Amino acid sequence: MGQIRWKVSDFAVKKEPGQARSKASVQAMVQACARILERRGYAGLSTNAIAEVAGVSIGSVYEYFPGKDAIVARLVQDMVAEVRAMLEGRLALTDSRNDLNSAMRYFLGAIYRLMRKHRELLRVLVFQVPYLHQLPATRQLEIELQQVLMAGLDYTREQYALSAQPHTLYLMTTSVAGTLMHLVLVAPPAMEPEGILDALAEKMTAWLIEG
Amino acid sequence: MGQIRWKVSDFAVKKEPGQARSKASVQAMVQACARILERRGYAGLSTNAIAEVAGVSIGSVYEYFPGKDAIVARLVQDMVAEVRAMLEGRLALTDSRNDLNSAMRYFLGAIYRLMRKHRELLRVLVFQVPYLHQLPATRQLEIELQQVLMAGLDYTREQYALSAQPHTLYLMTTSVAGTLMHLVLVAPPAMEPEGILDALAEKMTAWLIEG
DNA sequence: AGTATTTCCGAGTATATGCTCAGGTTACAC
DNA sequence: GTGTAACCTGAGCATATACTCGGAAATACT
Repeated sequence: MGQIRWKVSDFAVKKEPGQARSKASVQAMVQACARILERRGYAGLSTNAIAEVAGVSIGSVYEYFPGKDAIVARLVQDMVAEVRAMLEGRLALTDSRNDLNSAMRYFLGAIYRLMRKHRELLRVLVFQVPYLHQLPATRQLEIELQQVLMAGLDYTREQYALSAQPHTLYLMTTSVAGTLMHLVLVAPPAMEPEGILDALAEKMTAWLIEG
Repeated sequence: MGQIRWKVSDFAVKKEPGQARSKASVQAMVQACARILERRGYAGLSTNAIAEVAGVSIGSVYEYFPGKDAIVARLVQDMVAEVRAMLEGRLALTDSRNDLNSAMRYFLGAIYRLMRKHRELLRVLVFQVPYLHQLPATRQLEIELQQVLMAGLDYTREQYALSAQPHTLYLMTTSVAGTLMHLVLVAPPAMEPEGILDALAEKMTAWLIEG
């Protein structure tokens, strides 16, 4: 019988590394985890494989993690941190007061490129990792993305007569997420993504302004 | 090492049942597969578990399927058939010439209710089964949904001055899929789906008519 | 009824993966 | 240098799952 539900302790770290070499070991394990997920999928991920790819012994793996799921959780945490850093960097040098549509297109492009960069890893995480939605890092990311969008709205509300209906914000996030997911993970490469992103930004902007 | 890629033969049937009792056995296995996926997830699915829940012996399982993935493939095939049947039934008694928005809302509601009915099973299939997108039944469903939408458009094109941009059809399918997926599989139960579906239908109709 | 065919059974084997533990190695403080 | 703590090692045991195979039981055919 396989596992049914997951406890918080499954995703915790066993011991925090102190010395430099042990930090390197932990980092190597996380990177090995990412490589294995990309190349062999979640079914191909095992603690033994992680140890082998990371170049450490199996004993060291269990020194710092209670199991493979904790390593995956750590990997997701690092990826979320990358997204957060990118988002904050972009926010700093964007003035959406000038042109709402351009700002929207700008962020769609940035998120799209980041997703493309981790294409295969993202595919495995989304479509194969059973507990992805229950990971603290994942839930935190969703909250922060909403906050960024809300903040952007408040920022521009002075300039535009924003009259979005109550459900518009929800429709926007799910539509954008659904389109980006399909574009990055499902759609054939034949389709030209830039044009689609143009059209998406345009329609989202229209929803905001016209309600 | 886990499995990396899947061959077509992994999803094929080994032997077609002839007698009535063997048909019942195969059916029991597929239903057992669905129940285990709902209750224990993909990680909890094993051939031994399927045999036990179905009330047949492990030998019988391998008499008709090369492995558990073939049973999952068969299950997906049956579910796609259910969607197809529902869709055709609705299409027969809908006259979208009268009111495009009502027709849109009608179909959104129908698809939403069908997804809700198989909520947990759908969640496991989408977020845990690694090869779902490569299943013939899945690919076929995507094609047919596009065809239904296109047919509906042709049907109503005479009445309305449809001027959808080239990318609108793509944005529509991904937006609708993304919103329904989130609504059914992720959104908290507190959320009122009917109002969201109203808003979604309205916006999709507007995209069609106004481009 | 007798025979052939289909269907079913389940103990048993092979293999993969999780995880431990006793002991070796490296880094650091004094 | 010496002692202590941190870090690392990997053979090996426990467990779970995939899958086989010889034969029994049910069904169909004539």
